[in-house]
Amino acid sequence: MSQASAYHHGDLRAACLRAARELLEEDGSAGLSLRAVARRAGVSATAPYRHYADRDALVSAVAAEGYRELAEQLAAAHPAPSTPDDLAAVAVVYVRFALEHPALFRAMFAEPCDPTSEERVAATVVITDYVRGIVRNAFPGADPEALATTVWALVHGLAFLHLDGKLDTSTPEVVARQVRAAVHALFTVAPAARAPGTPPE
Amino acid sequence: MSQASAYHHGDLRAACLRAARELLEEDGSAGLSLRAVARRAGVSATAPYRHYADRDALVSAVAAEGYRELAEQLAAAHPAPSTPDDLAAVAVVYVRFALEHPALFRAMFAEPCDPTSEERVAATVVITDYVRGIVRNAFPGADPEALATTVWALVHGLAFLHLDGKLDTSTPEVVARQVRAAVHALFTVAPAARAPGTPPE
DNA sequence: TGTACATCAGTGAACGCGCGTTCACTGATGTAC
DNA sequence: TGTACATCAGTGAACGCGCGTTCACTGATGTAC
Repeated sequence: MSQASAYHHGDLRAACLRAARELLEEDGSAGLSLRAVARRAGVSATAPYRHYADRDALVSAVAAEGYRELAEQLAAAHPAPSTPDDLAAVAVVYVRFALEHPALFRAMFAEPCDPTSEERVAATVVITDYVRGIVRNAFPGADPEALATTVWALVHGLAFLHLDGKLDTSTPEVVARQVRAAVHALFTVAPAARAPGTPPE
Repeated sequence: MSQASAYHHGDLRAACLRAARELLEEDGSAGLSLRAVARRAGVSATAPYRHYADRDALVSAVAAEGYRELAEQLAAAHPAPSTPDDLAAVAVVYVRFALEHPALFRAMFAEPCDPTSEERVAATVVITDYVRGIVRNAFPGADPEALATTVWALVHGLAFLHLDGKLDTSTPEVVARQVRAAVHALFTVAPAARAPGTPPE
């Protein structure tokens, strides 16, 4: 910020990121345009090109920031969840994040966008590692890889179904209850085809 | 088709739907524009307005068609799945559908679009009923509502994580194996906090 | 069976829009001497 | 400490684009008599 002036912005790179976030928060269905970001940052339409190669680069940067925030919030919810209740609490945070930042969440996941962006990939890894860690901690016996996928998919699916209006989202409490119920159902499944207590094959 | 002529198309409504589907299949990241659909149908840019109120109406019609197709394919995979294997097979079909028709699948779910479209809602209900039916059939004891949500979310999450490149999609076999593993994991969960064989609370 | 006319389903020009990106430019800053 | 100059980070005009939608229109069809 030290070298800020009427002409030179000082830290336009960060300002673009901030502007982009604001736009995403304001218009949940936004398509995030570079020009809109520049406008919001109070700068000419072409200025961002000094800091981002193109539109995709900006979107990827925003998405990466989103991953980092999500990872933080999950970790804050519970450092090392081990019981079904713990896991349900983390799931609630995940889904709440999606509902509170719908456009960001879509940018992070649903955007059909360059998947090779280093920053994006690195940020995704943080999430997967976190989930794997939880699973390893909570289910020492299970195959952590497979179960981590299951858990992530379940929670991710809950997030999207809520986000896309396929499940009731009238209040945060309703959502939380639904998520908790779904996660708990994961632990109380007793299929007709398998007698309770049969050890996993 | 009987009244087809150089001027009158005959069944432009259906032709638009077909054109839209083709465009979605060709460009997985498409944003489905009305003009492109008209172009593809070989008709002026404004002709579709005789059959669809606006762009959203067309997108909703396409999405509804997608729901119907998905429901058909699921039912075809297994009319009344009851074992974990059955359920896994249905899940594989769901995820495969998403990967084979990515743009359509996004239009069906990820499009931040008018959720009040009657056609859309009606088509969604078909899916939820199907899942509920499966669950009721496969797990007579469980709360069908909660467990249906769990199952749908799990499968839906698997679909999106594959679609968005967060899981390995190199071959259909790899995907199928991953999906089967995840579904089976659902049935072999033995949390540290609950001794195996303890009846569900 | 023939004609007048309403209705239906198209056309094509035009509107205003916002977009991503390029280009030559210029004002501000920092550095070497 | 002062000056020349390279470099950096902006500007603003311009490009070509495709979009959704409106409008007045016209060609084809179907119906009433």
